[in-house]
Amino acid sequence: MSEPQNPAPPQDENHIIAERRAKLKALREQGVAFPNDVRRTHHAAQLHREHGHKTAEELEPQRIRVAVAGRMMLKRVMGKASFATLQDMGGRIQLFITQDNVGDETYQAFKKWDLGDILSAEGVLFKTKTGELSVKVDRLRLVTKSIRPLPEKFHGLADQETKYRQRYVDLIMSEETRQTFITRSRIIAAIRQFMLDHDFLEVETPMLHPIPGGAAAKPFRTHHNALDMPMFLRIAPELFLKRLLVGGFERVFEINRNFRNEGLSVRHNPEFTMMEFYAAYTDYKWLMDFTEACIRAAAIAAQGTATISYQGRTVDLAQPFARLTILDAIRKYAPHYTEAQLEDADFLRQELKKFGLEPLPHLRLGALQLALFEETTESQLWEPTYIIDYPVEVSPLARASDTLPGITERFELFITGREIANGFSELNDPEDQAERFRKQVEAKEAGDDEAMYYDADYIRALEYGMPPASGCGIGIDRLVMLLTDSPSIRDVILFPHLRPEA
RNA sequence: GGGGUGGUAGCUCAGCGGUAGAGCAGCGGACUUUUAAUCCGUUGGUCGUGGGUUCGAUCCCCACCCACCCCA
Repeated sequence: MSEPQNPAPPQDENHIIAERRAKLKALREQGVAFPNDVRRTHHAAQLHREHGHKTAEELEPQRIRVAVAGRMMLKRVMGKASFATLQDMGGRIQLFITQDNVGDETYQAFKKWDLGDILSAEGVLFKTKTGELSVKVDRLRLVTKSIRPLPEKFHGLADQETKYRQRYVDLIMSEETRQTFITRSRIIAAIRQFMLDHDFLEVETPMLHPIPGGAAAKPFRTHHNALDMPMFLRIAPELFLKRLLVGGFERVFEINRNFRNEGLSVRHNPEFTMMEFYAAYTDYKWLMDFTEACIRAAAIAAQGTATISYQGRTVDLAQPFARLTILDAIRKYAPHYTEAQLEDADFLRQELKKFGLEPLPHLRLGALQLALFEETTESQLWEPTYIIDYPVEVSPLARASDTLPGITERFELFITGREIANGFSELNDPEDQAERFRKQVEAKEAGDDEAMYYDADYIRALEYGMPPASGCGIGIDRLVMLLTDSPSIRDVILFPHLRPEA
């Protein structure tokens, strides 16, 4: 296997970059070209918050002295006086720069500085005659020379590919992009706080697994050199988190990355963020109430309300989420199927072929019904809906129902037609779990490459006794998509996976 | 994997068989309260890549690459 090569030096040099490199060279000759002694007193947003409401007459006698720093996004030179707009993490502030106030030398230098350069400025707050809070600058420095030109100052980046590949530029140019990732941070903070408030312990479990487990998915393979053994990037943390229940940590959660070796789409990135959590002495009915409360809290953190808008349609997260069995959901959203057809495995196989699927021969009625649900119904579940009563054969880690044969105490949550969460009462019977693993191994041998491996240590852990519990995984990226009104998972992942640049 | 759309100057976009255009950015100049500042002048392109058709291709055809959207 070949090591990745260092990329060749950029080949996209042009006259603008050459011009700027020459300016940088001149800076180097004058002294420290990249100084790090800049200290600021205020952020832009802070200035607007604290002083934006004041009138020119109120500001002037106060002589409020500030030091700001940021990237120059706009520049308007009018002879011996200029305006420039600095952008920092929280917003923008206008500078008023005159030759009289900063001196001839600095002023002449400033006229050569470029959009995208990072500046620091000190001066006194005032309001322009159009009422914009600004800094009357008397000290001005070029802090970091920018060699590459920014995109067109008004339209910014339009090409989605460039926005994803050069997210740093997208973040400079797009307030909307910045806001999406600020909201993402708020959502995750709110979820973490919600969990901590409910006595959950945050933990971190391995990313490198000797046996991939906890989900039906294809893993990424890697290799541990010192141990000379294959390893897998985790597809789910589930089996490790439940080992912690055995260990006596009765409420645990982890917010972290999972890796699945699958295609890319608007809702799939090969690495994605999942929160999984487990609570002893609870069941899947408690879990549904808890999960929706958590999502509601996240929505309020993101949008201030649980009645949100997604792609022009409202989504009501405030009301209790609907709960339907798989069959109820098909009956409701694909009512042309008869009861007899839905109970007929041969019919379902034929029907699935119409959707271009080739159901594996070992699948039984419940799994076929689930496949039909996925084809006909899932995408229609716009309002939050729990689908319940998943068949045992596709739920190898879930507790079987005490009353319904072949059914587990499991749900999946759908919102805007997308799977957002998956949870169940946990299977804590070590002998049942061992039998389920054996069936998975059989399925794998029958050609199901997403079937699970037998995890002997996990069985050993269960044999010490795991308290009855329920647990759930929430797809954080998809939840962030929902709560930031983003159409693609790539819009909520800072550096989404793309094919290598040509 | 299939279908659709797109790839032209650093950026945003026109052009669509006859030697490649605008705005912004850049460069030179004017301008001491601008707001995507304005005004005058000006540099800059293997028109995604490789073939083909044609007297001539950014434009038509084929293949490929990359992206976005839809479907599987």
